[in-house]
Amino acid sequence: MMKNESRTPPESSSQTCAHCSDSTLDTVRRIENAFFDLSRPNTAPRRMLVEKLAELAKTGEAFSPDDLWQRLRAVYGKIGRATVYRSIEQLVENKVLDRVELCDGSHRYRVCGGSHHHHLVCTSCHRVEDFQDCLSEQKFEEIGRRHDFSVEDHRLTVYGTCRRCRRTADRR
Amino acid sequence: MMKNESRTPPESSSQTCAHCSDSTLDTVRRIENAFFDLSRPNTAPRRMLVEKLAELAKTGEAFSPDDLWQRLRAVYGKIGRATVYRSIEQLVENKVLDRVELCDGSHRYRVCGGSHHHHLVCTSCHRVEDFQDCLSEQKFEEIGRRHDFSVEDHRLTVYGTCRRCRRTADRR
DNA sequence: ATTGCTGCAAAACCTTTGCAAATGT
DNA sequence: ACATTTGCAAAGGTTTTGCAGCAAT
Repeated sequence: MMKNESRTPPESSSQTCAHCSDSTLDTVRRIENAFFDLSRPNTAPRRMLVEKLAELAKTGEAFSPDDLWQRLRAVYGKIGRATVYRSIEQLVENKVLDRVELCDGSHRYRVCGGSHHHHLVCTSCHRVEDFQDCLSEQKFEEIGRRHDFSVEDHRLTVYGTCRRCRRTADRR
Repeated sequence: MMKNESRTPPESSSQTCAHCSDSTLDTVRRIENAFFDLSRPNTAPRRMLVEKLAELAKTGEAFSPDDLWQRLRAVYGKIGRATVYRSIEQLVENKVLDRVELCDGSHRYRVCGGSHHHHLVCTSCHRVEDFQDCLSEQKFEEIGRRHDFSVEDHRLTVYGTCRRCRRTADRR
């Protein structure tokens, strides 16, 4: 796939808007940039995706590819499932989306902020929250040195039950 | 599925053997116990699985369900794919196997030692090694408290390139 | 005009399930 | 005899792919 070499910052299609927080505008911007970095065309499906993902970013919801496809077609009508899969893949590569592993091994996706973070996942409702805690950079280097690996990345996921699900469970 | 209530330690089918290390015998024992805990029958497929998994444990190799199926049928002939899937599932539940997530989101399985550990995964050849480092128990509790989650489990995976793959890459 | 995204449908993939037969206790 | 596992084949669900047509630049 050809990368976009002669890049110009894309115009955000979103107007500055009293109803949108700055962080939503940032998210919109980040997604648009990610698409633009891949290639220029600002197509209808991409606009739908930007809008819907900005919404999902606001609530922090995690979704499956099919979830996203269903939501998009419910609101905007015709869009191919393959387009959704292809876009998700691209956005994961461009670090706009995180792939989150549930404890049963299945995956959800989630719009992520830019900074280093990990996931706290509810084993019951699959709610996902971010946290920052982690081992130190030096610790990872030490682990790599010990095993003669050059460390590139790491993932830390904590599984538990969120407050709401605990309450639901107690009620029984 | 009915658990085995009136349990008697199963007889290990392995003789004490000059060629097998104690740790291999332990592994055999652990797998046999896991199967026995599920139900009594000591069937041919289970024996094949015990033997092959003990072998895989020795080399620390990670495998997909299909890998394991192919290896088993190559050596022992007829065995159903479904049996392999069902056994893997049971052994994961009984903590004899770990499910390891590769960086592309696919999974491999691996015979694991009993104690707390995490995985270092080579992004190129998918070799998996164990390490012990982790955040403290208190840290996890603190994360839970902060988000009002009751923490049940966690997974830490480090991705990198192993020595052999680095050398292969350098040679080009 | 060119590039490359999109939608569709088919294919590929992986995993689970139902059931009759085989097996272990 | 009984309970359980097994193998097979079919079904199920998800993801990928090929390609003609279309949209954006």
